[in-house]
Amino acid sequence: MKTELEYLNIYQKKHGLKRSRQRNRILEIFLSTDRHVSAEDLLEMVKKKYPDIGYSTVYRSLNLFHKAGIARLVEIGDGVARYENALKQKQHHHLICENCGRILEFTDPKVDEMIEKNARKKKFKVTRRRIDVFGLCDRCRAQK
Amino acid sequence: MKTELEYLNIYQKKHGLKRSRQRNRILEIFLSTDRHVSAEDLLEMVKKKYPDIGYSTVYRSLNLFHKAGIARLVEIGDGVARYENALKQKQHHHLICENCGRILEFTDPKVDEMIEKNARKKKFKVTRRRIDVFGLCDRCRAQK
DNA sequence: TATAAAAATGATTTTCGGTTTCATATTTAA
DNA sequence: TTAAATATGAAACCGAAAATCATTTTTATA
Ligand SMILES: [Mn+2]
Ligand SMILES: [Mn+2]
Ligand SMILES: [Zn+2]
Ligand SMILES: [Zn+2]
Repeated sequence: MKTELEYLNIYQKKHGLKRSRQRNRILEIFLSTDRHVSAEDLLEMVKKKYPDIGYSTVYRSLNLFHKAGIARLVEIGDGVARYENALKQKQHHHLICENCGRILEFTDPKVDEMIEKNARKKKFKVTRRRIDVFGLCDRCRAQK
Repeated sequence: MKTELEYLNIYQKKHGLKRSRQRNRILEIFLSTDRHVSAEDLLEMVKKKYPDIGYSTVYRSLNLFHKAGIARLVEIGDGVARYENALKQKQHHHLICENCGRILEFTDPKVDEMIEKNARKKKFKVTRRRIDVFGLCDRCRAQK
């Protein structure tokens, strides 16, 4: 099983991109969290260890990680692009608490399968699925 | 079965809002299409018949229709808020062609039910679901 | 190792929706 | 008819994404 860095190097070579110290450091920090991070979030984490890295580079690196298949885009509908490690966890879906913002996750191959079936009926070739469920998490339900 | 205008009037009365000529005209145009329209889209349609109505009013009216339950928000992930008639069609899900932007629709109570089940397992109270399936529509598949 | 072309960086600017503001017009209850 | 409240339309504002640009770094090759 290839590491994320290997994935990145392969992608870079394939597309005639050069390596960079900053990019590797940003990857290091990205891999150190299990959260769903925005460019802004990640910048803040990166700055703690590497204060000289700028926003643009973090922003561009995240996009690159995404294209390279290392980062998965998670949109929870607030207009902010967030990313999660795509290799550590396989594709799953999100339960988003509208009160506290907490994100729970679930996987259910049956759900995916049935969506696939509906798409097939319409002769639609699926490349990507997104299921977001909004509501109240257990904690927030308790305190209300 | 109540009409959309009746819904609107009830909502307005309940919230101490006044009626307005522009709002009714915007509703008229909104009801005349089966598309998923953004404020910009709807403005363009409105302007053809009522050139003096401005963007702000269309924008605010759509938000109001949404709050009144007449318009359903459809976000396909490009950062543009679109709306569809919520009364004519019940809640359904979208197949979004990444090539031509066409939107196909499907309903499947089983899918919803299973999502509900997954949420229940996590003690999560669902208020809203969004299922978006991205890929290639039949037309675009044919011509490739 | 030295060189030069190409890519990467970081600060800054631009873009692009959504949202708010504000002076004026319209609606509506009394 | 009046006055209070809401609605309107133009314009300003906002925040995140994306692009720009002068400078630095990488890397292939001589
Ligand atoms: Mn996740
Ligand atoms: Mn629809
Ligand atoms: Zn919560
Ligand atoms: Zn298509």
